[in-house]
Amino acid sequence: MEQDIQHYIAQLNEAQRAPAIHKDGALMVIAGAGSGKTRVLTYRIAYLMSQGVDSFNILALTFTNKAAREMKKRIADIVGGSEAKNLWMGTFHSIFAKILRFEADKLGYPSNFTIYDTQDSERLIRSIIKEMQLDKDIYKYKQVRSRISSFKNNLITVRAYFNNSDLVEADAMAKRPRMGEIYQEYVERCFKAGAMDFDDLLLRTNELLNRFPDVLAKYQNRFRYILVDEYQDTNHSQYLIVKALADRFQNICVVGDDSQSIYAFRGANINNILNFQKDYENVEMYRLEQNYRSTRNIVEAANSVIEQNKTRIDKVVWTANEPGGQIKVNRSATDGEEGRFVASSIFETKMREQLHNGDFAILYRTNAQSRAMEDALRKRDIPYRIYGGLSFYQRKEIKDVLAYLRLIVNPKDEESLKRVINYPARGIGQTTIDKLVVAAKHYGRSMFEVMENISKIDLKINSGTKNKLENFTTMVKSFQIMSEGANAFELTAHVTKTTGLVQELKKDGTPEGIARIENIEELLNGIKDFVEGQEDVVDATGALAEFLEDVALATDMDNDKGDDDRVALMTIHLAKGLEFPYVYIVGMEEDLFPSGMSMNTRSDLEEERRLFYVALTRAEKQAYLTYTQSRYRWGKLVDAEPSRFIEEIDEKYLDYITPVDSYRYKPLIDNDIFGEVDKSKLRLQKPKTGRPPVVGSPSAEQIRKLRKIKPSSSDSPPSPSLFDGDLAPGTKVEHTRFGRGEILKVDGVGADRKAEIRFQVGGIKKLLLRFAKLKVLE
DNA sequence: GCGTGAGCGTTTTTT
DNA sequence: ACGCTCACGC
Repeated sequence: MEQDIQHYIAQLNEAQRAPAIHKDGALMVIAGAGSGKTRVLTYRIAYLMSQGVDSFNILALTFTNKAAREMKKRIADIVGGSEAKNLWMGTFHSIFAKILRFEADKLGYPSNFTIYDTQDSERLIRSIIKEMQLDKDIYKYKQVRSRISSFKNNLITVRAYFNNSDLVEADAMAKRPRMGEIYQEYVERCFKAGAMDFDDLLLRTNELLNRFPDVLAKYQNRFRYILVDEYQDTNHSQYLIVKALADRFQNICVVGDDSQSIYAFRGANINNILNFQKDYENVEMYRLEQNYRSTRNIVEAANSVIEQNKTRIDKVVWTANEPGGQIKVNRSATDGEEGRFVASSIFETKMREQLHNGDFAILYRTNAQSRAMEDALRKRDIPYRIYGGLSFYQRKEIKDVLAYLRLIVNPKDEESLKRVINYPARGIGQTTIDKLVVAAKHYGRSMFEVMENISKIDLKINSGTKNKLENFTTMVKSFQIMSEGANAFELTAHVTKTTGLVQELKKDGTPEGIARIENIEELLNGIKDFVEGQEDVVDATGALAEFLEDVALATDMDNDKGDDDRVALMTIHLAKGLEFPYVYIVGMEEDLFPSGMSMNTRSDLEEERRLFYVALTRAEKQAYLTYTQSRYRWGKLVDAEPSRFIEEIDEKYLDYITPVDSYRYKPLIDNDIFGEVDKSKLRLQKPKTGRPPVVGSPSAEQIRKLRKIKPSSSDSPPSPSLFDGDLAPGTKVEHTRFGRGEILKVDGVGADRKAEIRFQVGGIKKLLLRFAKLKVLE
């Protein structure tokens, strides 16, 4: 092995080699974009092992599980599979979730605790706000959740919160004097439900290490060598965990790039990397400044951008690569046209250069921007994959199944219980649930425990409902009994059948319903794979618990099999650490990128700039920047201005190209159903008397289809005959679009001239009509 | 007390 | 489009 490792180490350049073979002590590697930091980390771990360090004693914290998996595989190739097996490698969240499960009893948690995702937390907070009878417009649940999250990430416990008059006052000033109470109630409810949210996985680890010196000593001894990737994006809570664990041996290696710190909004503290030298003794600093990834043009353009930030560690990223082409800048009239430009450009480049779809990536600031890109790619028959957005495991039907499984593993899980107690509908309404919640609080027990004893306590629930509750409790208990014998796959299949979940979806019969059934089938396959992949055969509860943990902590990247050839669409945040030959950065507009929310303080803007730096440096060969003159935002067409970031790039690196599609007008409706439509083509139909008005739509066939879905009370079919006058003077036509849908609102003179039509790409999905008939004439 | 349908807000980034 | 809330009818 010694021989082998020397062979690998020889592949590194001098700057990379030094940190890779630095054995003991604290070291920090400031690694510029594309400078090969993953190789350094990989070879460093392999090197440590070759020097006799037991893999059991190495802890490597990565940014995604996928990165951990790939690195582990690479190390296994170098040092041999069995050696690498004991390596602790993964995200902060997944590594410490495992440790917390093992030590849970010390903190009063069950080892099968549930992990609440953001949505679970939001639901719980929403119900707490409701229970406390607070004004939901003042106590916005999303804001409350993010505030609680930031408390936790900064190790501000409930007690610490109440002791900190600055925080209490700040909330009082913001007209939210009861924030502390909400926080307290939230923490208690999570605890009673045997649940941890994402932030708890870090906060409770800190609690564990602080309160139990023996536990701390155990893990300090175990993790003699600690490596942290993407250190610039660690938050205070993570920082303290690392510091505690590394305290004894001080064999800590952090790798990062302050220029790529882009997670301040979730508590990442750039000072962790800026102050590293003060935190440990005799820190050895290494810089990786040679970029192997990108052309000289891209590297230098990116440098010219990042240089405008004041808060940064000085470094000069350079490359020996060829200059390459200039960055192409394209202007489009609308987001629809922007999509078409990108799709054609990808298509042409792919043909001309004989490339694969996987050589291209489209990066954007916000998930909502993916839609226009998708539409254009689909029309060009270019296969693509969207990363992030709503992931598979966040789909409603999947979360419903998972909620049943979570309840089997941990019946105290309140959010799961509330989710499925009446889905599919079984006559247990909100009022009953409220009573159960109150009772649970009163007895200091979980909701499920209250339900188990429903016959013994008087909750003023009528006997019919009591019966329904008992039936539900019995059903869940039968699942639990089954879980002790059966395997997880059989159990899940049984659950989806017995609960009537699948039947419920079959009943509705729409294409969406069928797609949902298919998703559930895919989930079943996933569980089957998981069970078969498990080496030690355990009971279903154990297997399920592990599966649920994987699911809760999986990132969208982790599910990428990477086996098919598709254009990648993702936010810039998700693109961190990735690289593509051709990169399109779309939506380069003021208020979008930089985001309007991030233009208040200089540090906000600097973070946006780092984000742009990350985006640019993803490109190996060619980068494109595109912007529009107007774009649909919040459903409305609004004017847009080019982003300041374009101007910040030295002009010599830019090539302003003519838009492929020149535009002639600003379309009122930028969709593909009717082509261009403008107000003058909209005509009102004369209202008929005595009958509820209906829509005269583009075709009678579509109306018929509609009526099949939802028959109207009138049995005479809608008349397709139309009134031949223009819209009445003063009529307002308002067009909005959301997701894949279109909404056209016509607001005429008086109450009988109002109409709302909803369109969906590919046809009319739903027509809502108030007081008039309306037709769109070709 | 529960189920249903119209009405409303929604979009910054994520483990 | 989607999910949540409120009002109404059984």
